[in-house]
Amino acid sequence: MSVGRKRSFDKSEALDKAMRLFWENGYSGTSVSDLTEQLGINKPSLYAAFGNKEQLFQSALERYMARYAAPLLEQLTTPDEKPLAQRVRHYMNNIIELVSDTSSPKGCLYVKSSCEAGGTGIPEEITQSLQNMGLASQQVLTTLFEQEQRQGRLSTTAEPKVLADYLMSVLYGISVLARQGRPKQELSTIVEMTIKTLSLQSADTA
Amino acid sequence: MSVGRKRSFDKSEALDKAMRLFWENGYSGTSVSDLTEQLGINKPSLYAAFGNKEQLFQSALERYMARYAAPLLEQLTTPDEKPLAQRVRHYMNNIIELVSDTSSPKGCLYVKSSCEAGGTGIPEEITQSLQNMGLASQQVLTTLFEQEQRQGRLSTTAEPKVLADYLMSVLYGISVLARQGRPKQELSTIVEMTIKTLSLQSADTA
DNA sequence: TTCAATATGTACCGATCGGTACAAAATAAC
DNA sequence: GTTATTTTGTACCGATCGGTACATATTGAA
Repeated sequence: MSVGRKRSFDKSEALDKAMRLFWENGYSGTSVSDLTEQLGINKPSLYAAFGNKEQLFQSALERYMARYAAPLLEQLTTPDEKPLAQRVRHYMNNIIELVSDTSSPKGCLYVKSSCEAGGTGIPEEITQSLQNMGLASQQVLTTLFEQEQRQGRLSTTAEPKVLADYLMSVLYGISVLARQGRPKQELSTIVEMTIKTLSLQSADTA
Repeated sequence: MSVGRKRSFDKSEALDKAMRLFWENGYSGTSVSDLTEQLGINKPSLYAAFGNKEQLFQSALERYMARYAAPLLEQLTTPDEKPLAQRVRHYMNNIIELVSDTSSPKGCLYVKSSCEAGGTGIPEEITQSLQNMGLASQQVLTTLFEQEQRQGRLSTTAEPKVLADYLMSVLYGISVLARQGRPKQELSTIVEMTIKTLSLQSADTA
């Protein structure tokens, strides 16, 4: 099949390292030289494998979402007999583990990139991707709350979209706090406060 | 008093413009050329007036906090007969106005900078300043809730520091959402959800 | 009016930016 | 083994980065 010299590095591992660099230093804060140095490859290899800096960032961002964000969302939305509040609590604590994991950069690459986006620092196309990712997450959460509501596990007066926005807001805030170095334990207390709000909306306590 | 040629530009106005540039494009995303161009001055004038890029950012950040963040916090902590929940609602809506004001960049410069900080993109000294600002705000909010608790306006079982962290988390999240372009109206619904949580902790509803 | 002090404009510094030309090295098909 | 194809390493591109030297212009004080 493939003709020509074989690639001397693992493309997947290289993408992981690139993701971590962007995660740590941001798009503007990460230079192509930083990338080639950390990835252990030279520029032509990087450009041949990943296009250019912008496309590499896109790939890294997509990998981040697919590897970290998506599985947690999927677990949350998988049908489960446990009470909604308990499942949301578990979801939020999973995110806390993610954003304060000591073996990866603090915070959330998506939140960090969203804050960096909007100006001239980040290409327009990346900003669009970030926007779409946010809308997709919001949609998934909204649908989840709608389903719970149909199943009578959530007060009919609750507004699923509002609940979704509220949950995302708290989670975004938590990732900012994690980036600032707040310990997991402190972030967990925020989750408990949030769950209290959610319980207010549950059918069995109404 | 002052000897020598007079400065041909308004230093305060120039600092405002610099603040807006950093607010829009971040520290790494804003070049000295961007600054001199937008401020309408040349490099030697900028360096003479503000030191260097890092010091200019520090000044811009301090101005931002003094002009926008501090007055809102001060209003919140000023003794008031109104219920705590109502005052916090007002505070949060003020912040929503700030982060989604159409005449200034979307979001919060402090949150944006906090996310950008931590890696090599932002100088260590700035990261330290951001850390201190966050701790100061947390302290002010914690003290507020402690006082309200002493005055019997907040349940004795509430933990002021947790409430402060929770409030900051929601506000940080709101500023991220605002940066993403969410309209004010959607952000306001998040405030109402938050106020519900807070009411749970109030003495008069317990 | 002279003079010290400060600000301005131009022109430049070495370093780094993102990106590429090009030749040598390695591979699979023939 | 030849050849077409792909990757690698080096060396380089013009542009921009943050920052400054230096001469000129402007000011208040003497």
